[in-house]
Amino acid sequence: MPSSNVVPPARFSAQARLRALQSDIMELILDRDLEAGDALPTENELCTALGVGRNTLRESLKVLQALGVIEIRHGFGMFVAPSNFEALADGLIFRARLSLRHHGLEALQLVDVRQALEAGLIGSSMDLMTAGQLAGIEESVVRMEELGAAGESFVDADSDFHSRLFEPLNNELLFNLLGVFWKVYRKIHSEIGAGAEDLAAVAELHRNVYTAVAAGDKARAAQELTRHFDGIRRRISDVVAD
Amino acid sequence: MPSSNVVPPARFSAQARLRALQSDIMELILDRDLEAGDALPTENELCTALGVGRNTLRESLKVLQALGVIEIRHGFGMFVAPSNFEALADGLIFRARLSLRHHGLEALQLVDVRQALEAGLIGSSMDLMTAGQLAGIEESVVRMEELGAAGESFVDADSDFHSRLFEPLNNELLFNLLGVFWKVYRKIHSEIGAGAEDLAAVAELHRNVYTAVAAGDKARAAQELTRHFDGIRRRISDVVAD
DNA sequence: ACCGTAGCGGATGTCCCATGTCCCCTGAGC
DNA sequence: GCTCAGGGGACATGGGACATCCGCTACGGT
Repeated sequence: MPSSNVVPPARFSAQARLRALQSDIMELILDRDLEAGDALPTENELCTALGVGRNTLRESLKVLQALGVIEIRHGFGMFVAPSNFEALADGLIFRARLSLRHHGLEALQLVDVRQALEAGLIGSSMDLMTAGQLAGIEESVVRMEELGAAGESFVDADSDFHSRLFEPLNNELLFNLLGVFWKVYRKIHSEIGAGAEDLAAVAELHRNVYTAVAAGDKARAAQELTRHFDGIRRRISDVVAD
Repeated sequence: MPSSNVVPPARFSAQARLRALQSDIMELILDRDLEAGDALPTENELCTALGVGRNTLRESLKVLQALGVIEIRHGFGMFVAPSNFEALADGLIFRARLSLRHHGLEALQLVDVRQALEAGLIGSSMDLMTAGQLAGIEESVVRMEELGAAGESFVDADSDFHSRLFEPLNNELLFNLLGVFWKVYRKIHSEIGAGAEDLAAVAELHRNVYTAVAAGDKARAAQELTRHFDGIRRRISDVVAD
């Protein structure tokens, strides 16, 4: 064990040291050829292996957990984690809420990015879409229309609709990213109060998207999606204006 | 210390408690109307305010730092941070490298997402672009061509080119995201060894994008960008095939 | 009077130790 | 053969001690 003698390799900024420690841990995972699901060494082993104290190590470990790199199971051990963007969502939610209290900039930028992603990818997704997946999308639309007619909110159906739209791409990273945006949107949506929105109109916007997709008209699908986001953007602007 | 009786609010999973603590801290920031740059209470104050030990608190604090929510300055204090996606980049780099060792799936998905973002937003960016910004883009292309002709790698110029392409949108979130993707790409690019790439061909692809942008032809700009990404995708596939 | 610097106070960084809590695994009992 | 209580290992939490760093201030030289 390379006990770093007396001096921890020169004092860089503490921040740099922490980042270096995280990198070391990740490097160690890569070196040992661990795959998702494999167990990491115990905390104590890592302490001695990396030459740092347990608390210092744990701080890095928690960061890696938040980043979705590792999974920590109390009382059992630590493992290489499957993709997980939960914490990223929390960070973005925080930023969006913070911005809503001031100028609402970040919240609007978030919508821009989500719009670019959805409008930009709908074409490729349509290329790969099966009849079954198309039917699933319509089902979501129907559910939104039914709930809307009953005066009930349909956040879940809305969420389903958007996931199904991009299911054919089979791109987990994209799913995670869109999931994050959705989560953020849902949170700020509940924060800004959604009372004033017209459920039937929202359902109709989604119906329009579905129609374009079913017809195989990529340009119109992208355009309808864009319009859908214009509505969201307007609502955020209204709230910030207060 | 207001020891909350004997038992902390029922024992949920430790994970949930940590997340709750993070939320509490963020809630506290929002409640006190702190803006980016404002100072947070000291660690000890937070310990008593939230009723947890310093170690536990610090673990949450480090996570928030990694998420770019707060900035910690050794010996001075903690502050609400401006947007910062550094750590996210590290997490993604790790995932991409991990995937390259197996099937390369995540790396390819990353390229897909980046492609959707760039191709999807180029149109809007062109709407807002000024003559000066357009000139800046051409300058990047020229630099790439010069360096390429001299046989030198031009990662920086390439990076400049892409940032300038979307500068008109003035969307910090997008910048951060693209910055993350770029950083990941750069890392895996250096990992997979870039020796075999044809510098002149890459420069030409960028020149084509510029020409389309300068001509105001949105469809062709998006198409040229897509082709540019096809090249990247192919190179990753080649590496994984080994 | 001005300016540079050494020292001070406070805050974070690192570490150790003790104890609580949880989980998987094993083996005894049915 | 199956079930469940117990053991052991591993993580969670909290407290304390000491090191390190930063910005500010007050001292002393010019």
